[in-house]
This record gives sequence, C-alpha cells and structure tokens, in this order.
Amino acid sequence: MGRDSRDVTIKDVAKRAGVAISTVSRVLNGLDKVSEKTERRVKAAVEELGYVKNTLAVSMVTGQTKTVMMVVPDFTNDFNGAVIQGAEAYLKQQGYTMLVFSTKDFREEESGQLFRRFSKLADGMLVVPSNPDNIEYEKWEKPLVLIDCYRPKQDYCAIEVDNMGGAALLTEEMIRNGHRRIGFVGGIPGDSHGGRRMDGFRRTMAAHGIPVDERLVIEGVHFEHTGYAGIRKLLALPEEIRPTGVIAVNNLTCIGCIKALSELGLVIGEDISLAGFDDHLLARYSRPGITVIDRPTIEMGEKGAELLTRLLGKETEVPVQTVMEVRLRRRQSVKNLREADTE
Amino acid sequence: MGRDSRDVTIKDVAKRAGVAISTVSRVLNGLDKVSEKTERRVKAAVEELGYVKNTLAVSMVTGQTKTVMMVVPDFTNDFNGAVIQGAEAYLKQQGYTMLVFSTKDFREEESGQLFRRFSKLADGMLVVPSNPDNIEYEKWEKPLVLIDCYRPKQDYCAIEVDNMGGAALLTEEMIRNGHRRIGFVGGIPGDSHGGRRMDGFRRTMAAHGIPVDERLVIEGVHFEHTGYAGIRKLLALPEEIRPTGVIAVNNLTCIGCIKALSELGLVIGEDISLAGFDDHLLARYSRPGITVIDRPTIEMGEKGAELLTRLLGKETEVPVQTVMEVRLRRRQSVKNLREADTE
DNA sequence: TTGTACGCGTTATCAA
DNA sequence: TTGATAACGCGTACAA
Repeated sequence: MGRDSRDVTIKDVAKRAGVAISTVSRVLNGLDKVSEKTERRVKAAVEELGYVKNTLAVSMVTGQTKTVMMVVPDFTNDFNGAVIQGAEAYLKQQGYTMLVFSTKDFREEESGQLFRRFSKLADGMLVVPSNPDNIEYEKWEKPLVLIDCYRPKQDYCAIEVDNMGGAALLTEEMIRNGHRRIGFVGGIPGDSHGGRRMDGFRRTMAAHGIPVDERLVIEGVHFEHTGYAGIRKLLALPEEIRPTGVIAVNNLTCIGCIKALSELGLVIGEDISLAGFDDHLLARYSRPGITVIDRPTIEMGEKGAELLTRLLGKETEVPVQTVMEVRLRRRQSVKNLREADTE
Repeated sequence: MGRDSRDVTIKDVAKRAGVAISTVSRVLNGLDKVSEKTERRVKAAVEELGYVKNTLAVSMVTGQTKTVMMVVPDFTNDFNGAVIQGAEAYLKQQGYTMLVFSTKDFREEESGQLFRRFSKLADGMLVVPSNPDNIEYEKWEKPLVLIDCYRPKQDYCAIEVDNMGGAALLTEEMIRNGHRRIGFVGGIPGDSHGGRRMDGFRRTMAAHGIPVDERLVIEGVHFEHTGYAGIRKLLALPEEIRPTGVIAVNNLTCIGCIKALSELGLVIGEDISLAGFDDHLLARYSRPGITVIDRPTIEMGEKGAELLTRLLGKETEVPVQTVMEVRLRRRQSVKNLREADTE
C-alpha cells in the first residue's frame, strides 16, 4: 500500500548522510546556509540511494506543482498539434512540465469534475476550447489562458485570431483575380470562428459593391462532409449562377472540397477556384497548392504559455486580450479570370 | 501557502455533518457500513460545501492515481495523434484519466529524471518510442506498454506492426504491375522500423529473383528532406538505370517525394510510380491517390491501453508481444507497366 | 549551522 | 456503527 519498498525517501537520505531530514531538504532546495562538508555528504547519499523527490508530497505542502495542464478538443488535428508544440517548448524552457488532455466526446459535467480534480495537479491551465464548447473552465480557479478563443468574460486572458480579417484577405484575393460569383462553404452564423469568417466574407463583398448570392452560401459544421456535400451542391447550380471560386471555412471543409473536386475530375485553379483556412498538408503539397489563410499556430502556443507563466508569476499587468495576425499564403488554386478574359 | 481558503477539506465536511472524518471517508468511498441517517447528513454536507477530494492526498496514502501517462515523440504527426485518440478512448471508458507528454527534443537524462517524477503521478505508462529512441523508460518501475516498438527486452509488453510484411506488400504490388527497377528511399539498415521495411523490400525482390540495384537504395533518416533529396537523386540517374517505381520508407519521406515530383512537374502514376507508408492526408486526397501501407493506428492505441489496464489489474497472463497486421491501400500511384507494354 | 516537530488531506487500523 | 489516530513524504518555523 502506498509505499514501494524501492522508494527512497528523504528520511533514508538523512540517515545515510547522518543528518536530519531538514538538512537534506535545505541542501536539495538550496536554501539557508549549509556547511560544505554536510552538503557533500548529503549529495553523496542522494546519489548513492538514487533518491528522487516525491512530487506529490511536495505539492501537498507547497501547493505548487510546477506543472501546467493543456486541454485541447482533439489530438488528430494538426492545428492543435502545432499549438501544443509551441506551448510545450516555451513552458519546458521555463521549468514547467506540460501535460496534455483532450476533451473529445466530453459532457460538460464531466469536464467540470475533472477540472476540480486537476486543480491539485497543476498550477495553471492552457485551454483550446472546442467548438461548440463542451467544457466548463469556470470550474478552474487558478490562472488560465484561452487560446484561439474570443474572450468569453472580462477576466479571462484570451488569445484570438483575426478570423474576420483572414476571410477578408481571402475574399479580396478572389475579387482581385476577377471573381464575382464567390461561394462560401461551411460556418454557422453567430459561431465564434465560422461566423466571423462568414462576416469577413460578406463585409468584403459589400465593400466592393458585389452582392452576395445567398444560394452560394452553404452553412454547416466544420467537418469534412460539409465541404464535400457543399461544393457538390454549388457545382450542381445552373452555369450562370454557379460560383467561379469557393472559400472553405476551415481545414476540414477545404479537404472535403478537394476530395469532391478530385472525384469529379475537376481541376482546381482551372475549372474552379478554391481557397481556405489553415496551411495543412494538402494545401501545401497537392497540385495545385491551395491559397489559404495561415494562422500562427506555434506562436499562438508560445504566446499562451508566455501569458500563463506571467500570470503564474503573480504579474498583474497581463493583457487580457491578444489578437494574432494571420497571413495569406498565395498559391495557384485561385485562377486569374482577368487574364483569361483578355486571352 | 499550500492551502487555498476556498478549498474545502474532509475536515470541514465532518464538522458540518457533525461526524468524524473517518466517517466521511467511509461514506465517500462506500466502505464499511454506515447508517442511512449519517450517510444522508454527510452527503448533504458534501453538497452544500462543494467538497472535492484532494487527489494528491489520496494518492499520497493509497499509492494509486487512476491516471495513465502516455508519452509520444511528437504531437505534430497524425500517426501519433490517432494512436493517442485510440488509447484515450479506451482508458476513459475504464475509468482512467490519460495525460499525454511529448519527449520532443529531450535528452536521455532528462527523460529518466522525468519518469521518476511521473512515477508518483501515474499508475502506468504508454510509450510510443521515438526513433532513434531518446527516452529511458527503464527508469519506470510500474506497468508499461510500448506501442509501435519491437520488444527491447523480454519483460516488456510491446505492440509492434508487421513492417517487413508491409514493405513486402508494397514491393509485390510494384512487381505485380510490371516494375523491376524499384527504388527505395529512406531508412537506415538495422533501424527498427526503416531497417525492417528495407529488409522486407529486399527479401521480396529476392523471392521474385529480381536483383536489387544498390544505386536505387537511398538510405536516410525518416524526414521529409530524405524523400525530397532522395527521389531527385534517383531521377538524375541515366534512363536505363532510373527506377520506374519508388517506395518511400515512411509518411514524411513520401511527402518529400511528392513535393519534389510536384516541383519537377512529373505526374505520379504516369511518369513515375510511388508507394509509401501511412495513410496520410496527401496519400488519400492528392491526385492521384498514393498506394500505401496503412497501419491500424486507432487500434494500436486501444490495444496498448487494453494491455496496460490488464497489467494494472494485476493480471498475469498478458501477452508480451502483439503483432498488428497492416493493410495495403491500393490507389493510382503505381502504374501498370504490363498494360502499357501491350498498348 | 543543525535538529525537532508540526502540518498538508486523506486512508486504514484499531478501539470504543 | 462510529471515532481517534497513525501513517504517507516533504517543507519550514522555531528551538538548540
């Protein structure tokens, strides 16, 4: 029960070194003054016995764990993977251990329960909320930073991405290349990400005086199927209505579009133009490359980790809202219709 | 220090309910017999105060955590992501919490230190070793299951994949389609995965009486660059030597090959044939689709989790070695040269 | 400079 | 059926 015979405790070290446990503790934590002689003796004993601090016991008395919990909605998404990587690198450098947990298929109550459990296991938390959000981070009463999230309440520290601006860049790119009948696949009005991207699209169209044909806007969840079915629906429209270019609301819907076009034997950037969000494998390496909005994934993780460590360091001047800029990766999936006209 | 004023302990509950803490503990754990009356009183107090068990303290005395630690080399790899997902689903169902940790850029000593730290935080461990391996799981003295790993020592429980068989399937596929000058890109002889895949390739060639031209075997680490540079090297060979088909040792090298071919304007499955390992996004959705060996990722995670829980349940009859079969996903990246001949 | 003793929140043992 | 109390391993105020 509890104690394994192999486990070496501070007591064993003390006995071996012939000192009191408090002395061992002092040496281990580098506090107070300890004579060099005893310090050597203690260190030797630690080495010989292979002593390792019991983190549990330390946290028990100090209330600190030097551990950060990161919560993501899903591990099979390279966006999350990159954010995790960025956060981990930063935290490791700051002496923290980062543990990752996924809330895939979680019910809200479960997450609340879990967060209260975790509150003893970690000093702070980094959360990439799912969409729609199924986790109750209000149950967490320690420092918390939300990543890729619009600040839900005044007192939460959140890092967001300029989704509206990204959609605007994509729409501009289409318009600049002569497109006017532009489709938009995926997204739910009012939704934090998809909704804002839709808004960016609509506003940019309006700014250029181009009316949005509602038949070309296919709402839906951010999954592959939405893109797959959506673009097929658009292609089935009469030619004079059919869009010349389509914007996919996120990586999965974009992949769905590519899949559908591939099956139909249509050439992207030729028969139809396509643009989307997130610089995934297919966007980068399929032919033609897909013009996309690239979010600064690694940097978002790093930034979140930085803000969290500042919070953990009891810093007060931490920005509650941080907006990260996106970048347009221009490739060959958007055909230049102006050139084509002059041919 | 340590205690947060908001934290409610078992003592507070006991006081509120007017009973001893041992009684509260009994109610909470459903042990021994407790009168219904006191049980109600205790439960009411728990509810009113919003009491939550301190996991740390429990682990402190029981030595159990009901938590499993999973260690992966990298979060930005969909293979790992899928394995994690499989393991997590299984463990969650079994009442365990799974926390994931990555050893990216770790030095061996660091990992040893960390594992000893973790030994107090988790009951068991699931490890997907990196390649080459930079972690010292020998420092872990509790139940451990290795995933996608050839059993390093007799007493480790390991789940492996039939890499040699996979390479054989790919080679057969090439030969069946009339290829004889087949290139192999990536892999280091003797390496656990790449080495075995190379072996599978060589043996299959031998079994068909086709000599392997060593100029067509490009050794190298399992990264994108190896594939990129490797296939360019092969294409630079005189036409009579140049391979008609190439097998890439893993997903990254395959992606490197695709990138290089794309840049050179060569059409896969037409100008040159390509096949690889792992059913990634590009293999599935680029045109043409790439013929690959698909490893049962989710199932590997589940199987690993299953074995671990059996180990944790003190079961003795747990298979130390489990081989999972792979599957050939036949697509259009391997050209049929026989048909071409008759044209 | 070093040692003693208490407390962190819980479980488990024993006595009542 | 319940209560008191000794662990679990460590940090730290206080005494020596």
